[in-house]
Amino acid sequence: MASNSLSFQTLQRLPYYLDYLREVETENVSSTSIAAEFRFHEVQVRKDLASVSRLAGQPRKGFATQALIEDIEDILGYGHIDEAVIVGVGHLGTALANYTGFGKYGLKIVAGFDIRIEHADCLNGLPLYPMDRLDPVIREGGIRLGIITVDGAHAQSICDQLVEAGVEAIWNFAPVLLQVPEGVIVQNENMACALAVLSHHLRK
Amino acid sequence: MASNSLSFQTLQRLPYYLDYLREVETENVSSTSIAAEFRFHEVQVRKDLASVSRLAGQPRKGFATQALIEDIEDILGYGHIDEAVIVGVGHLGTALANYTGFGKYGLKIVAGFDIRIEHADCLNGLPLYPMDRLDPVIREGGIRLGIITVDGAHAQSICDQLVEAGVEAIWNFAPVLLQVPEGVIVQNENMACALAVLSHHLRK
DNA sequence: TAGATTGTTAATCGATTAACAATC
DNA sequence: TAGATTGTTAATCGATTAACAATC
Repeated sequence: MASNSLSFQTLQRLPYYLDYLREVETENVSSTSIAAEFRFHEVQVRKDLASVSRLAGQPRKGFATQALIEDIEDILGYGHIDEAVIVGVGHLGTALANYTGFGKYGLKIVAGFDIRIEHADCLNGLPLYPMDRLDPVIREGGIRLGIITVDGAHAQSICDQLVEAGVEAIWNFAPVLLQVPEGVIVQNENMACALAVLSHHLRK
Repeated sequence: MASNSLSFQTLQRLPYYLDYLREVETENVSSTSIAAEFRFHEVQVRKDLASVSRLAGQPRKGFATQALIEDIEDILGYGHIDEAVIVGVGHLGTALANYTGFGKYGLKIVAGFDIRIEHADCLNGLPLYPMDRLDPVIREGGIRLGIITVDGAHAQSICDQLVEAGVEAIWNFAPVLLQVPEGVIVQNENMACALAVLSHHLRK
């Protein structure tokens, strides 16, 4: 019934549901079967689906698979391309820039920046620019998503420049917590945080 | 006062606290100042510190900086090296294997595996092996942490092999939810989940 | 002493789970 | 009809925040 606000948690489960729905060959699919697949609680799945599906589920039948796929794709913005810039073209930045799989998530990296770049260049088809081109490239392209793969010491300054140029969402791989103004969202991908959980488990 | 069970959330904030504490030059540090630095709620910081610090904080002074650093390093297992293997040496796997920064988190990647490797080889000092060496290398080395960077279709099977060989913690970069037995922990690093949150924000 | 800071107990909040009625 | 499945309302749970007493 497609409410207008989705919980953070629900959003992160949607890509898993989508993968499963695409594999399923049947016309309908039940929340029960999805829950069984992922070992989720079936009410949790039902609530998730209720909040994204435009069509209500039908007793005894479940949800129309194809309609559900389209509803989730819509919410996740697949099919509609979001253009992004990446700042910091070291090991990780290069790996991300070279990764060809983002297309299916509706993400296209259109430019890379790095303090070590002095003249416009190209890396496997990705245009690379020196830092002073950051603002005009973002403004002129109407880019709304920035990926930060510089080291921690420079991340906040890069973040400020991205926001100043008009970026509204930041995917941050630097190990710092960025301060951003209201309306800008940051998704942190901090290896140290992930490792904290794993290491602590091993230490017990 | 160092309780024995830390919340998942608290654990993930510890690396940030640690960075800040290492920068601070004063003998003592207050939860108030840490909260201000990260714009956290000060009671949250105080509770986090209470659950990791062996020494109680002192009114008007705060916590002993050095003691707190050591307590957090202990809990995160820095200083004690965890050896890990990485399975899947494509773009991402190579980037992780080449990343030199894990040492400071107490992580050392000691071997790489890939179905495309037919004979023992070496990549920037990292020994690479064919898949049939996975079990003996893990068993003989007593390796407890496995990193999965293969594609989604193979991840569960690799996961099963890692667990069978004795791995107790898995860092999963494949876009699937792995099923593991009790006692084994999985930390998911799913690009699609992260992007779900960012894309949805842009779509509003 | 006054005031900064700690630690604790209770209230709030968001997400998950339980219980159950509605429907095809 | 019986039973699988949906959707909703209430209870639980974990984490955060508020309120406040204790201490140097």
